[in-house]
Amino acid sequence: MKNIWIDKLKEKGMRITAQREAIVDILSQSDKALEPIEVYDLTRQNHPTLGMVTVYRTMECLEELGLLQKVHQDSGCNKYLKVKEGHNHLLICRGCGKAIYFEGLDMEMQFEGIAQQHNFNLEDHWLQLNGLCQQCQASGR
Amino acid sequence: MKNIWIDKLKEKGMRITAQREAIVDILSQSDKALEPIEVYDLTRQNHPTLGMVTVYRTMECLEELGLLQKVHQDSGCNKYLKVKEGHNHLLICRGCGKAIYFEGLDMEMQFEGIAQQHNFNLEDHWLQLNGLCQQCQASGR
DNA sequence: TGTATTATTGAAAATGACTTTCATTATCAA
DNA sequence: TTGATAATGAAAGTCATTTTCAATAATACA
Ligand SMILES: [Mn+2]
Ligand SMILES: [Mn+2]
Ligand SMILES: [Zn+2]
Ligand SMILES: [Zn+2]
Repeated sequence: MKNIWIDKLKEKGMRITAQREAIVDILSQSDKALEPIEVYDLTRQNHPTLGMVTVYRTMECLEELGLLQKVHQDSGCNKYLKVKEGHNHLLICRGCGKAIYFEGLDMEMQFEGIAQQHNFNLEDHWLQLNGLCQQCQASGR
Repeated sequence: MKNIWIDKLKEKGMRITAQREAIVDILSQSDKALEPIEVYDLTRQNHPTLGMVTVYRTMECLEELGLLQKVHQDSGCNKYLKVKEGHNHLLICRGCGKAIYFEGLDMEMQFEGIAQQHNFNLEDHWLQLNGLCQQCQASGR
């Protein structure tokens, strides 16, 4: 996973720095949606001199490369999660941000019908299930 | 519509001021998701002395009263739309923010199944169709 | 109706997330 | 190894939103 990300950065002509590697380590392995400040804190455990600016810049790059996507929750809209191949929908924990992609619901045709009824040109859709994961239930939120 | 909102404010013991009435006028009549600055500009056409702070405070109240809800889009997550009675899903224009609530898709059971597979306690879900309304298509975005 | 109480208002200052600037440093192709 | 230049991070800047606070206005009630 990490190597794929690093390769994509190289393909785009970007240099591989220790900072970028450390940030990629965190984000490519996390199954939780993370805010920049969380990435900063986690990365600094192994790389204490890292600057917040570099986190912002690197995450922006990763999003542009299609490796990260923004995730919206009531608790905030500045969380980022690794992208999964193909079209997927999201099940996400409001407690800890743990995210699970799922597929298999076949509603795309119905969505198109609704859009047409209202003369909309449908571009995409967003389906997200919000709840509490097992651990967060156990820890009583 | 406006009167219902005003009554709800009164019920909560809030005073009815000219500013609040003007803001309620705009928001209760709009079928577009609006940002605070847009509400400010629209309201100031009839109430030029209004302050931005009052817009923020009033919109926060209206959200807490369940009259307004936040709408998330790529273009920003600070837009607010009047709530529609019952459970609804949203079709929204990325150009102008025009929003249409729809219902009739019956997927709640499937959602519950997916959550259970992953030991999640499902709390709610967001389904939003994103596209361009007829006018925005015509004006070529 | 007048008056007291107190919620509301808006200017101004504060906050905080994010961006920009820029001198220094590190990567990597040659 | 070296030179071109991309990347870094401290510091300053932006901008949306929040907080503070003195003045004002809405409501309850005498
Ligand atoms: Mn889908
Ligand atoms: Mn639903
Ligand atoms: Zn959780
Ligand atoms: Zn539109």
